[in-house]
Amino acid sequence: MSRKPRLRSGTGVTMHDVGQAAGVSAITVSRALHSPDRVSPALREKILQVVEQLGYVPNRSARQLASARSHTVLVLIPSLSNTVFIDALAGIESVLQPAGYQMLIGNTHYSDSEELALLRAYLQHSPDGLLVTGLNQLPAFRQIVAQQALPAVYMMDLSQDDRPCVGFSQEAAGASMTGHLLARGKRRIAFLGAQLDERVIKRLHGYRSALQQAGCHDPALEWLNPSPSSMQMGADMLDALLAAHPDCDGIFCCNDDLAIGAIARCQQRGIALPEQLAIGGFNDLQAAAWTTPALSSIATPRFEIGAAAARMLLQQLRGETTAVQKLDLGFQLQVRAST
Amino acid sequence: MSRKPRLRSGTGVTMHDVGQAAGVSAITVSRALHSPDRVSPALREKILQVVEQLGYVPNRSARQLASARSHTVLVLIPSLSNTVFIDALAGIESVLQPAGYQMLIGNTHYSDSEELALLRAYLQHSPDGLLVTGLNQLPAFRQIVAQQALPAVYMMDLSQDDRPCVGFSQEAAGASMTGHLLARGKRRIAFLGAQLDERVIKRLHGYRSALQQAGCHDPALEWLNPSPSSMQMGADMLDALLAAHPDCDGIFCCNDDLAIGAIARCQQRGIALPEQLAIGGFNDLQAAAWTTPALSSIATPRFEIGAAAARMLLQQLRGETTAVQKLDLGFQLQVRAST
DNA sequence: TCCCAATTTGTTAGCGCTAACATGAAAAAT
DNA sequence: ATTTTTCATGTTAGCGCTAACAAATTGGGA
Repeated sequence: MSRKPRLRSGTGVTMHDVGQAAGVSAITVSRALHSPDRVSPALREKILQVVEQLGYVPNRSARQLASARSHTVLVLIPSLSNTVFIDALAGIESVLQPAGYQMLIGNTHYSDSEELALLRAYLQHSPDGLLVTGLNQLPAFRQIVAQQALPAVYMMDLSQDDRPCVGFSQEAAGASMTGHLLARGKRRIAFLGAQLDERVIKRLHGYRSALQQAGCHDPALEWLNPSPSSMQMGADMLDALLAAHPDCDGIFCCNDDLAIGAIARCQQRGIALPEQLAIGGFNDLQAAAWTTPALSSIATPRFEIGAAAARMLLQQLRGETTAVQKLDLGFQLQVRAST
Repeated sequence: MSRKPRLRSGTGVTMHDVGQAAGVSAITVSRALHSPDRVSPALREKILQVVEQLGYVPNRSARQLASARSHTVLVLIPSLSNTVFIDALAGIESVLQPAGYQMLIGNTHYSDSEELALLRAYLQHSPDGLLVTGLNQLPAFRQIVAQQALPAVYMMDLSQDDRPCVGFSQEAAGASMTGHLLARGKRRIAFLGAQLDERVIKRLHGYRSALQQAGCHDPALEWLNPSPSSMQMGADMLDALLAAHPDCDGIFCCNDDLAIGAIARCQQRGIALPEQLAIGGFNDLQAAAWTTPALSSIATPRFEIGAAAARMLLQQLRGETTAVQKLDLGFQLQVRAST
């Protein structure tokens, strides 16, 4: 039988080789590496030495195939270009990496159907768990998650049903900024929204209820644009808004990008902030503190949301918890010169 | 032998099951999915139908284990919070995803040793290729790459040696912005640098050589801080610089974050831009166009660098190319009101 | 007509690892 | 001293897939 040798990736050193060199069987090497307390200390020491010496690199595919556990978590976020999700990603990484889990990142581009397609595609990696942004997945998505009994944690918002989640109330946050503008004596407060994902819509609802409660809600002041947000769009929307409603005295921008563009345009147009017009943003990006005047915003615990969601998922994976967990990490109103 | 059934991930449908249902062997299913032209059209059609019907999901681990190809690329970037690398990542994704490759993202936190550790750790996934930021890896890193014959493409800069790369000359870009400030009549031009990674140092070199050529280089105007850059740092460094050198009439900030902070502080202090002080940034982030005054910067093709590097790597993987390739995608000076 | 090549499908074995069961040795309990 | 329990290690088989080889089928061309 003179078969051609197969291609080998990595160093080509296998667990069996390590075992032979250490005078034990492969399974003992496996145990020394992954469940150290099931091997005597002396032997473990020796095995680790041989591992080092031979430059052994475990083969994750083989491990995964044999154990039916991938030590992999699928993370679905709507965008890579939005700092908000990158911050959450960093939080997730800070928890999963030390725990020996690999994260697979799927960029849904804010699309339900792409989200579903990504889930399907990444199922090939048989992820042990799932971290998703938002709660509004397609029915087919939910069905797959349920059918495969895939442990999942939902990020950035709070669920009304039995899904575990980590986030804060987008509506309450929207109401909070609106309430702040009201407290500053503003009464003709507009809402500038872009992208119109579920979070923006919820902030809009918070804005609405706060204004309705104060008796000064005017639907004509809600300006919504489904395109991705940008500073340019903020500037453009400001111009359009003021052209239609010169009496507008306050603006709640659904995110800081819009707000920064709007502030810059006010600066160019010589509009006095906050006297003539107060502007509030959302997310409290780094740049919010460095506009002229500095931008009031809602600070959101993105990193911590990611980290907490990852921790919650790991608990589920380890079977440490039975109860469905929901974690409200809140938000904070950052008042600066723009209001 | 009544063994307990093993845990199964995924749907539990295997290639064998699909084969049975379609009346063929497993290998034919494999071929129908991965090398369609080796199966007759009619049969392929039937197999794909059964795949759909049974909800078959291929098991990537098994594929990888059997074929010694992982269809996975390791991407190492210094930071997740810097838009520059996220943009490159998006470019990489846009190429790898359609090609059926999975990207594993490693965040080196700007650390050589972490970079090495990540490479070692991710070797467990036996990646088919490697995309790395910069050229200054540790010797041990290079040794592993060489020893494993791991195809690699280096991003963001141009190599002097035989390593394939996609980027632009950081030095030339640094010289370009400095030359622009000189052309504006500035002579006391400072350099504000943070993080001090290899790219910042090269921009500094470009700055130096441009000033030396013009005969107005003053080492006392080079302000370097190894901490991560931020807008706050830009503001602080501006204050310190002007306190020490009130005659300074131009500043080249190694990135836009510093520049935005510096501009905001000038605004606060009533310093006239660009007459009294001209400020230039680097990378041309979105926010650069929206400061007051708008920030001049060096626009860099980050997305395209990532995409081109990924394409180059795929060529290597397919063995389509023998020659080492180097791709200079250049940069562009964006002149705005701040200079 | 037969033969050879090209094409299509199947058989066998094994990738590297770990679950489950088995065994042997040491420690604890009787 | 004997039995029971615990602990440490080994044996066997198989996870799901694909490389290599083998066989069967088809289509020309001499």
